[in-house]
Amino acid sequence: MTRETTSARPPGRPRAGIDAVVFAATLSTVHELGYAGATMDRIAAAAGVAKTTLYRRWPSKGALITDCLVDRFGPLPPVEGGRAEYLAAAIRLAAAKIAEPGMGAAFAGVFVDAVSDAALREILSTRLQAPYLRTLQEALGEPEDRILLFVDITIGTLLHRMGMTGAPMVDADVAELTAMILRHFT
Amino acid sequence: MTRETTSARPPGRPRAGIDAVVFAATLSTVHELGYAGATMDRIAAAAGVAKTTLYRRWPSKGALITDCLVDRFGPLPPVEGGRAEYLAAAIRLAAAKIAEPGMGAAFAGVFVDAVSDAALREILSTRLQAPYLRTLQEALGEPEDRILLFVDITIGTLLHRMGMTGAPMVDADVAELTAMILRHFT
DNA sequence: TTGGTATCGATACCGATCGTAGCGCAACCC
DNA sequence: GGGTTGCGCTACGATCGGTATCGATACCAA
Repeated sequence: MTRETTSARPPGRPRAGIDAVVFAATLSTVHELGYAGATMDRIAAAAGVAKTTLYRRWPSKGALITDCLVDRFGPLPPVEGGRAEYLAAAIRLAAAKIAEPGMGAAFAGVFVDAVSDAALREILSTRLQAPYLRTLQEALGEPEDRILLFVDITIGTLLHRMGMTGAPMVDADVAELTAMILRHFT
Repeated sequence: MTRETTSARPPGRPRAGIDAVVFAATLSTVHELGYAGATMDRIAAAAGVAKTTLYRRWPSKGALITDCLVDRFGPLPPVEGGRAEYLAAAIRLAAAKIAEPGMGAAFAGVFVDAVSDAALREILSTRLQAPYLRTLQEALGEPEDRILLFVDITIGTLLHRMGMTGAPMVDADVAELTAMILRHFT
């Protein structure tokens, strides 16, 4: 992430490797002040970076948050065991990531902004949703609409709990949610 | 709604009965321009009302949207048949209401605003969530945490679909969601 | 009719926020 | 050194939520 590829280095001053510190500052700011309270000025200050630098790399606040989510979610782990184990692992991973400080609020916020912002919806779709949908579809071998329903139920439930209570879902409820989904999708 | 109670009318010029037209203007504006695009100025213009009149009646944009949702959702229908029928009816009602123009975007928007706004969270909780939770708990006779999980799954899934695709969930998927929930909660 | 009260519409305004423009400087390559 | 590009900084435009103010209006009571 912080190193350029092996191809010829482009001319001019190279970009500083600030992605990691910016992502960390973004999540901690969202965690402390909520999605709306995490302004670009505050995120820049927390990262020790000029606001113009942020806008030089990300076209909008939503795009920054989305990249932050992509970086933090990381790739889905490889398939191990059967379909049931894979589904359970995916739900557990989603619950754990959304429970991390700032992740739930950031996810929900960018998600709602996308409802009324076509450009952001495009970014969110191509950078976050599409890769996971493709991976899930290949791993499970199910038609796309079934995968979409699975994602709606899993992510939707976890985010709704996060928004309602302000706290992530407890393990017992995650287990119950997992049991219900497994019984339906296997 | 437009008539005062039988008690003595308070002094001064009586309020005009504008709730219905304001609610309709709010939903149609949200439907056309999204939650963020539905500014108070535009809502007021669409309703043919001054912006100051809106703020004289609702303390904030979130409060207006919340009252709009409460008005549109209406009360849960009375219990008929067994628990399974009641659950299915509740899911069907939620899906139908969220599918109405502007309702999904309005719901999701106020929901996320509430995450970082304690005053709005209080309004949302007392005016929208609490009444439905109480009704469901009385009708189903289940502990509160189980009701909360049911609401998370139902509303969360429906809103997530709305946010992802911009369109409400199709009937086939609502039926599948209902089947899954019924198998787990009965 | 007169006075009191509260609402309405209109306008202007404040503060916060997203996002942009321009500038001087720094870092890299040739 | 020259060329190119990123960085920090300041300032700015535009928009929006929310407030203040003012004259006009609708109702009640005396």
